[in-house]
Amino acid sequence: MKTDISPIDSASEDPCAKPRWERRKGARPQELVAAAVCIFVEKGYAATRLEDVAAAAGVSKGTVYLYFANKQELFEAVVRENIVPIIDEAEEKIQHHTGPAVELLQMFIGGWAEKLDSSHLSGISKLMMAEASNFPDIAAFYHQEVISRCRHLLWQMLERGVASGEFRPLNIEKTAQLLVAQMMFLMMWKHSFGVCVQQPIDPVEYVGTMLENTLSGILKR
Amino acid sequence: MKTDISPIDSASEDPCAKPRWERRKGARPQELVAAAVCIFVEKGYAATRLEDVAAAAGVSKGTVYLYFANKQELFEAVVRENIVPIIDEAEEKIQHHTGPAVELLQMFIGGWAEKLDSSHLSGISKLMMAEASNFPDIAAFYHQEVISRCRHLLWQMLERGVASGEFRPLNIEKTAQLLVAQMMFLMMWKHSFGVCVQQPIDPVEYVGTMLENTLSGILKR
Amino acid sequence: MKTDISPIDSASEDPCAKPRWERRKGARPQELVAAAVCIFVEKGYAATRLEDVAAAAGVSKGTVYLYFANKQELFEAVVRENIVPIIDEAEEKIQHHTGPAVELLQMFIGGWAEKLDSSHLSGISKLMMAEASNFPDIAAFYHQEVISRCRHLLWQMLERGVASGEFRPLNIEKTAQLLVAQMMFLMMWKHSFGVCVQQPIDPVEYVGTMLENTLSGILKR
Amino acid sequence: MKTDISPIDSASEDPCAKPRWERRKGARPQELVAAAVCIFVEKGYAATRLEDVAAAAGVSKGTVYLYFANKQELFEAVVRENIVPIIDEAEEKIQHHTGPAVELLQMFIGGWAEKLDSSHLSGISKLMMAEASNFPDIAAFYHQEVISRCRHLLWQMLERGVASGEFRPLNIEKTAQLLVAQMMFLMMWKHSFGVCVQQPIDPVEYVGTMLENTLSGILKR
DNA sequence: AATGAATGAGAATTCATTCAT
DNA sequence: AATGAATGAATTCTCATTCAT
Repeated sequence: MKTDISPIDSASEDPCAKPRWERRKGARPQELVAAAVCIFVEKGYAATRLEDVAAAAGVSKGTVYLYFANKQELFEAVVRENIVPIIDEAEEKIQHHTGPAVELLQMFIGGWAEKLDSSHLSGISKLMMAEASNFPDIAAFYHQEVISRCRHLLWQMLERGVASGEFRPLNIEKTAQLLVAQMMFLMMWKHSFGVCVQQPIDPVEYVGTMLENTLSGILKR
Repeated sequence: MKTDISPIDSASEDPCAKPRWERRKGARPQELVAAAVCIFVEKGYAATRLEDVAAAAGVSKGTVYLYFANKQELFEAVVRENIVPIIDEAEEKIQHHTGPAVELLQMFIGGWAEKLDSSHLSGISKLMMAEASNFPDIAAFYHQEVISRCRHLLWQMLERGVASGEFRPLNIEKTAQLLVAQMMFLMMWKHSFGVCVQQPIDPVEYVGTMLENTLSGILKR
Repeated sequence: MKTDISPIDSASEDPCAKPRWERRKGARPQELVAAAVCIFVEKGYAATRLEDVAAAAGVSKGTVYLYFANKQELFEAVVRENIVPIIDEAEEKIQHHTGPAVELLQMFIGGWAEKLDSSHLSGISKLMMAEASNFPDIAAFYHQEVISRCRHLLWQMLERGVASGEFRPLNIEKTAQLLVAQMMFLMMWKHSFGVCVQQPIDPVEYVGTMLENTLSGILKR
Repeated sequence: MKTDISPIDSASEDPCAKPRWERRKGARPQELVAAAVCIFVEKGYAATRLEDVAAAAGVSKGTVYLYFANKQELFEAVVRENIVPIIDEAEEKIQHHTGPAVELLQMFIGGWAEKLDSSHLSGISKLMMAEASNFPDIAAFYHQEVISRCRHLLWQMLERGVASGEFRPLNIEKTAQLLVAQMMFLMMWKHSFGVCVQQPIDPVEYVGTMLENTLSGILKR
């Protein structure tokens, strides 16, 4: 499922750096998607020029339309190939996890923090929060494919902790919401004022505090 | 928001005799700013067409430029006349408040939640988070006029609580950050997915939980 | 005929300097014309904003239209009140001059050179050469009121010299044309590259050479 | 000047099948520049609308921007491709000329007169004199690429004549200036009042007189 | 499959002119 | 007489999308 050129995988430095990929016949769409991630993250949805995406992928403008009917479909491909697999993987992990829920939560959120540091994928979340209201179709798609599934994941973890007696009885919905709020804020800041003013937030540290606080509130003593 | 006065909309018997517009003089700038708030909040900065602002204010395109040199200045006026005074007022209140810090915090955040419910001003915060990186000049302006002052406000309140012994020793910076994160998320959601999908968050309830959680973490027992 | 505020008269420094005139009831049109000269000379016809003219005259935009139906009429007034009187005066002088034609020519051209130095009126000639083809109505007006009369003047002087035996038999038309060419060039340069690059031409010196050359070619030995 | 090729103008039976445009590839820039010469000469710099240039080249607005970043670059291309080569050629000729300087001067100025008659390129000189002060950047470019080189050319020819003893000792600078003045006037008149009033100057005749006069003043007897 | 030339609707901004006061 | 608020047509430049090659 995961493509071999996707910009998340592994510890390669900057997927937006110039000529990453040689031209390989069948790989075109993936190359385009990879390039699109970079530009979408950098500029946002509306401000992304397909010409820039094409240039970043080393192809011409027209080629984009060979594989994607329009901007929206390109963006949806970006989401499908970059965000959705992460969620798939997480669902998988939760399914097979047998240890304590705390561990799951820590793993889940900790892993997310690290990914935040190393990839710019969080920019897609930011983009969606920023432009959902201007592009309702895309918003609906994203909500269905990403947001509701994430919510479900988080709920599962919390429920499991309550069921196992690790957590005290909780308002699952609200607790999840507060967690999401804090995670979202980090992603948004990174791609908004974080790039303008001189006050980046260290994600690992931020998430540490966040987990600590949250757990101290929900763990049974 | 739309004024009932201009342009005069007809029904006079002689269509040649009716004035094409009415002179609104001193009122215009405010009317324009008021209209601008609506459109900026609805569309965001980049997607706002000054012509729409003009239409919303009941004037023609050119009139906007009579009062504001360009889009950016109009936006800055929006911030100055709508956001800055709220902060001024809050600073004032903090200065004169003598009771416990908890009260202050509750008042501050509670008041903000109510304002969120009743006005669309939170859309400006959302807009800035959404577009700061594409408009660094505006971001710098907003950071200076709003963000850094808000941060200062929050710090003051927390410090005061620690000093008075109400709160246990805190990492002020991180605590403030978590609070801001949760507040920001609410504002962003309201103006992004909140308008698309059927899951608005009730601000008062949300803030209730947030305060409860936070206080339970920082209050001395 | 000559108004007391016209910017040519006398050795006052800069008629474009800010507040030269007090508001005097009847003087409005002249004040406007005087201000207009400055702006027209500085920007040209098309690029002159009536708002700037109004501002330079210390009145509001609407006031201009109280006295002049539109830009064109204002410009025609500028010509009529600033250029035409100079020609009237020159015609007068020629009529009453009884000495040698050389003297007349020297006086005429020498006086013009001095005026060039001290006033910016030459800018009007430049403007007309620059924009005649875009504003044929104005061109026709100017040609009739200024150009043909100037030509006539020059012809008269040359004819008189030939008649008196001072000059050798000449092709009057061509000789006049060459003189005009050289005079025009000086005026044009002053208001085009003369203001951009660092190579102003000294008018008095330039005219000296020009006269010398021309006379050496047309004077009988 | 208008190409007979694109856009293809119809008469095919199926209106949906006809191509909206024809791909002109490498030819476009030249076509655009050629069209631009016409419009710039006709209207001047400021009054030229790029849309008109596009129409004259048989393309749409946007196409112009495919090849030229903006008006100024288009204009610079016009100068570079139309004026500069003429100067290059003249420099070349002067370099290789071995006969008398008078011959050179006659050839140079005579050739220029003929070109004036047959092309409208003189309109560019006129345009620059007309609008230099409003567009200092362009003026600087033109001064560097054209004016200073022309001056140099003229100086060389005159110096050579003095050195060879054909001309009497001259003030090179002033002599050149008077020549330029007369040449410029011809170009300006052609494109200003020349197109409005019924008094075109015959360039060949004009230049004949000019050369005659000038030479009679500078040739040794 | 790929190209990249071409399109054209659209947005910000300017300014001569009009007109309510 | 004077004001200056208001208009709206006009102009530059952009970019998603189409299509000839």
